[in-house]
Amino acid sequence: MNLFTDFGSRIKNVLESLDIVRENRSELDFSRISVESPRDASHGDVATNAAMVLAKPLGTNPRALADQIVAKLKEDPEVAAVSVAGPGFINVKLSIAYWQKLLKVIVAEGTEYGKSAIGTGRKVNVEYVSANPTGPMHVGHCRGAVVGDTLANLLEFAGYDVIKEYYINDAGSQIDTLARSAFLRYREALGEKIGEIPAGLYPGDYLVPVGHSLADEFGTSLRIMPEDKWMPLVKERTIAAMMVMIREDLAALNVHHDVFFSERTLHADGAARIRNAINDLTFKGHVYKGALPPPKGQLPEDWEDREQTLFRSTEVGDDIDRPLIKSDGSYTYFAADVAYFKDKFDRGFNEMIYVLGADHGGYVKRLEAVARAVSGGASKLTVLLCQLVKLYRDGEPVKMSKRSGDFVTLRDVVEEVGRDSVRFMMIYRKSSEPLDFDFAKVTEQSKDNPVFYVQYAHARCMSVFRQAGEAFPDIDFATVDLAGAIEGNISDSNELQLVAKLAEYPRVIEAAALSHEPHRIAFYLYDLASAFHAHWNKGKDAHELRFVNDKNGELTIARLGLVRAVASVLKSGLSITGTAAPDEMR
RNA sequence: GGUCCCAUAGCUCAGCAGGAUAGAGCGCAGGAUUCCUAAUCCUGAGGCCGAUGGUUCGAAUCCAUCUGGGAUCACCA
Repeated sequence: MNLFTDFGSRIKNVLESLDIVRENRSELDFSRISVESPRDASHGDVATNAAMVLAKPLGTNPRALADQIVAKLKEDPEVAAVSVAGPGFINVKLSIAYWQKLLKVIVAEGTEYGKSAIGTGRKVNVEYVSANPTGPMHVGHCRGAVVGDTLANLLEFAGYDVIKEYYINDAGSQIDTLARSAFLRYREALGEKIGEIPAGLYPGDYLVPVGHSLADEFGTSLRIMPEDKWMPLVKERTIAAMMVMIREDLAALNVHHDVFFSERTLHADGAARIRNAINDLTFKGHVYKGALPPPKGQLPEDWEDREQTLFRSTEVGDDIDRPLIKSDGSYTYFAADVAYFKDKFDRGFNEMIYVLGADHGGYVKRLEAVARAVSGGASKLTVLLCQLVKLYRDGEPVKMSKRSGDFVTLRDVVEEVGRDSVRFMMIYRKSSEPLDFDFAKVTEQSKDNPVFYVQYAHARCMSVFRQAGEAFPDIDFATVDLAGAIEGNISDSNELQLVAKLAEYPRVIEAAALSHEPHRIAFYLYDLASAFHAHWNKGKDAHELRFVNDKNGELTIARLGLVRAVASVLKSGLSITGTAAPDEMR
């Protein structure tokens, strides 16, 4: 049940019943009508701009039209009061009975409350993380992983059919480098002294166990093979080992993908699928042979004019045409991307979302160009760029260098800070905004740490249930009909304010899903937690507002219905963010 | 030089498909616990929403230009 869509349709019904609207119905655009909660609660519970939006096309003035709408709205038994304010806002005050009905629904729906149907029938592919399988995940991957995972959860909650996907970049030259690095560790495992790892190879210790398992499997046989013989064998094992490690890293963050898509499968059988994709583009007239103009501004030292096979992406919105086949005849990374997109398109997704780091900003236009050319506009591609995360320790920036192997791994961060804190902090900011992540602040279990604030609110809800159980040993609050007691008992304005906050949840879900902004969930949860803590504290002064009233079991049951509603929305939202809703925090 | 992101309180940031008197946390000043967990709450001070134009009943929000900060540019993956 969604308060705003409910009243949206009531208001539309009222409009349709007005003569002036019926006579001009075809010229009116109802989509610009908004139904929302007024910024200032004293204005009422629901406000609409309908009169202002429609007055002009109807050739009347907003106040006059508003008066007509108000007269009709007053007939609604669930409307307590209606007024016109300012330039023509219509403010509606809901009856207490309406709030009680809404609260009953929320209690009954539990963690199902807030689910939406806006995504019904839409298949969405969310691709995120997609780190190269050349080592453990480092902290830089964190944000994209959490944002992507949360967005996918959110879309699923909003009714979309969602696939979480990971694109394994296991085909490029960095994989050859990885295999050579592993081969060195293999020789080391056989007892050879390898000394310092040569520049250009991956120095990390995480390849040591791979060397050992290669030695266990192959003995000394690889050592006497030429590189082109051992390379595929070593590559295969090493990638597999890296992916095991990466999956463990992701699991530590509570991130789980449905599909791991290997780039190598595109290159298999003489790159059949890449050729197929290029043929498809060629057939549609997007491919030609030619040379690119040199880049504007500073000319690279080694610039050479070469003929390549190019994608005419400028015709579909890109700034420059993009190479598909290099001058030596091999395929570019981008060519594989085209084939990968085509694969997704053929799998029937209506929308593909790519969650990428800000350093891929330059890649966005060409991906969009691919989507237009391959799908002919039938499929939507959205790129969500996450700005960089700056790490701090006690206010000092943490320096990292991937080359020297001196970087903070994702696992380190999760172990030091905790999964929930990492996840929540990573979305507690718009993703288009850079993010400062300070270990000291995030570890602190109090101020500056919104996740504890929200989780504490949930734990406090559970605590109220425990307290109520002690006050009323005869009542089983886990099974009693909480919703049934609400009517007639929940009517205090402080309580109704809390219900109003709960009423926003479905709207927040829809807005966040449509705009691909998972951070809104985190901010909403913080707000809700704040409203709950505030109400809880009022019980200190005003004992009659306490949830547990040991002289009135029925009232207590009703108020526990409110607490249950708050708890289940908190739990629902926290589960979208992938964090726990603890029953107690001691 | 091109492209993308950003600019809101002293600091870090929200601002809900353009709406009414622009919000929160931190910090600062004060206060609340015999009482459901003080990991909490309440009160106060603090603003030319980077600048200039435009769109309209109405702009922090949309468009253009400018200024300032960040990212990126290549047959690399």
